Amino acid sequence: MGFSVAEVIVDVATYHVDRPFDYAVPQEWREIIEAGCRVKVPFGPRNVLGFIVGLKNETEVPPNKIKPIAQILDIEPVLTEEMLKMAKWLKNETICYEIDALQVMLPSALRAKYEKIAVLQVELAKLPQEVQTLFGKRQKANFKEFEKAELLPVLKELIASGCVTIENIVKQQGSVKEVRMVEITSDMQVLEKALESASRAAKQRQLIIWMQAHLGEIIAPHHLYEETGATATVLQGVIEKGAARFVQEEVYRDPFTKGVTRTQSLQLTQEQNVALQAISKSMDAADATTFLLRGVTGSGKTEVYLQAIQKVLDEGKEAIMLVPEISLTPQMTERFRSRFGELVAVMHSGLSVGEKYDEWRKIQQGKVSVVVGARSAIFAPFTNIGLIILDEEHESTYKQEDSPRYHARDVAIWRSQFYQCPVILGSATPALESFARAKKGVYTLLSLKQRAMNQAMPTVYVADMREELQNGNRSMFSEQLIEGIRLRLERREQMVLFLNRRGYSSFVLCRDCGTVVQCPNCDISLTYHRTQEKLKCHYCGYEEHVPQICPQCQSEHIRYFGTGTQKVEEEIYKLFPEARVLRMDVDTTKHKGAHEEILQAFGEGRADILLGTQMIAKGLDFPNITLVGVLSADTSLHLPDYRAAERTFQLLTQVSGRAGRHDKPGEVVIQTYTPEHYAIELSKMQDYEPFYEREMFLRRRSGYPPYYYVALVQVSHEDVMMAAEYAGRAADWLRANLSEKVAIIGPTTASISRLQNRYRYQCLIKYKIEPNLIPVLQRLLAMYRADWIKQGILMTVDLDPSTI
DNA sequence: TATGGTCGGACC
DNA sequence: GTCCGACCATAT
Repeated sequence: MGFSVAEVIVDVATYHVDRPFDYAVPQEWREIIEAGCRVKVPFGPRNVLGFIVGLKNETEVPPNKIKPIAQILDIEPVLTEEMLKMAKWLKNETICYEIDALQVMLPSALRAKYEKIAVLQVELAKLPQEVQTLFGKRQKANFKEFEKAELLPVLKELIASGCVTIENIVKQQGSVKEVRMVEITSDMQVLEKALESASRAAKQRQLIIWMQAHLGEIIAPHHLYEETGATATVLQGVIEKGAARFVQEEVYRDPFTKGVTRTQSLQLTQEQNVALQAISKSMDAADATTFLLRGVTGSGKTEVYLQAIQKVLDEGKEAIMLVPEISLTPQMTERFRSRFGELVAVMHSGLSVGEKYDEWRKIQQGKVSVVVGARSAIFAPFTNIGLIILDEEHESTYKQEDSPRYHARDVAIWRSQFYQCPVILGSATPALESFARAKKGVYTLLSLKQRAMNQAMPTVYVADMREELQNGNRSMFSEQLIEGIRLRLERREQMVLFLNRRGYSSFVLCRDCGTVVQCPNCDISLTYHRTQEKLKCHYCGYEEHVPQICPQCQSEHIRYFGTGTQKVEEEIYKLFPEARVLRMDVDTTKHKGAHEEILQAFGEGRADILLGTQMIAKGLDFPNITLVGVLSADTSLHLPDYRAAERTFQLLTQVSGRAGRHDKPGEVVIQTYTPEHYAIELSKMQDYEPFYEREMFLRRRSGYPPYYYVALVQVSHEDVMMAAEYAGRAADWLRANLSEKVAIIGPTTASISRLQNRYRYQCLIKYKIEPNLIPVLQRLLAMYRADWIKQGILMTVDLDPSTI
């Protein structure tokens, strides 16, 4: 039996090749090849990576056109049948190429890497001197070396004259880490013989005698030396006598730096128990229910997750636990590791390519049953999933911002239907869409209204910064916050100061003419980085030195402004020289493990104040925090996005929840210039539902989700007129091709109107039921690819965008 | 008529 | 994405 033809999706992300291509399976592979294996195939003039998505024995392709697979890269498939199905669904759901959908499910180590190699065809001596030096004694040299040495024109000539050819190599990045181990023979007779022949070698005899007590064991060499006092030479001698041999053993790189102490399940509260029972029941009935677990901060959602997962494990199934960005919450992983020990794999952006690959293999090989990870962990290669959890389900990090533009929540629900298992969406402040679905009965609502230890919710004060200014307080701290800090320092309690970074990082401003130094490529002011005395663009990476005089009016009165975390830190030290501050932002968390270090230091009480940006809003749980300060609640409120109020409310509630989680009561100070805004007023009450009602009313009135769905079409071009022109064409075309019930807003300039030297326009599509939407958008994209792209237009379509 | 540059389609 | 070959323009 076996199959003679394979359907392969090739690693070329283009519209024209976004379909399977048929390849002949070489005779010797017909029995072993499977769908989901990676292969190397000739495609046009070169080799590319591909994925087998189907196998068959017949093909429409004429025999003279069909080519054989060049190499099979996996004996065992890396993609399951489920994943192949899921890729097709993703392709349609998010309008992406199938190859992108397939690749996103794999760790980057298994994606292809290509290398261009220049191969020498003639005698080296005939070539120019600089090329001779470059090749040295080798026959091959990397294309990049020529690039570096600025020899590309020379290389081109050499290729033309046939002196050098170019080869494209498909490289596999995935490397299994192996160590050399010593395997002791399990044959006693061999050892006896070795002992005899080593009659004159005392050290060897000693080692062999030890080995007789350890038949068949595999041991690390260094371990063996320690144990027996033998040296490498002695071991070598023994190995030559056949008593042992070296073997290569696969090891996993261990991303965990330290061990953990195991913990037991905690006693559940009445509410937690009700929630757990509902989830258990759904698991037993094998129905794919989506639960929305709404629990106030500190209500013990995590314990419900842990016990639900325990049940999954007891039944021999697997669980996926998603968190917004796990490297930011080492406390969360600790908790999972201490409950489930070695059964947990961790997946997040802080791991190296190799570490991610190892964690992935642990999952694939069934070595673990739980994965805790960020967005992409939703594709964990389990095959018997019993439960999927999204913690803080409202977080926008669950939506991928580039192709495939998927939302982890949607993938979770798709997989839950595949495995007939429940999904838990957990949050103190659910996304409006989720809560609305729960109210409609699409999701099942579970509520935790009490904090687990029965602590009171923190008291929230709103400080009106306009008033502060009128009263002559020109600092960035309100009287109330200063007083709060003073009190905590006195009592030796800890606090968290939260700075909403967006649009609030330092910039350089000329005090004479008001010029703010901007990025030459983007419509964004440059951010001041003190440590390097540089100005940087956070969007395109451009950087320059801080100017001494204003580029506009040559004035010398140019200085940095705004409230970066560094600035806040300085101010704190001015007011409280004795305070110990830990700063947590992009600058201080660059190196690996920095988050953990900072949080550990804070947890051990080595600082009074933890000062940081968004990243400290989540998951932080220390008993001694009794004050949380939000330095400016306004920044996220005034973004041009229909979710601005929702985001602000969620953020404020989330941050407030960090205070008083244990026996000491907590206090929160929110500083704002618009205290009357409903998102701020209602976050003071710490109650989700009034906010929900208010926001829903507004969404309904303005026709936004959850009442309408939205899709976003973005058009960009180097020339502002071209961008506007084609955005207009797109809008007109959509109006002509979509039904009249669909509202098309725009084109308008995008919120960042210029990025990386391209002007950006966008159209927003608002619709309720529009069965033709995807085909119409696909036709628009086809039109763009056929024609507009040549004009230098770039266009993207995002269904259900997370920001607009 | 030779050479160079751009454009569109095929790639199994 | 990359390459090849068709096509047209320009130099010789």
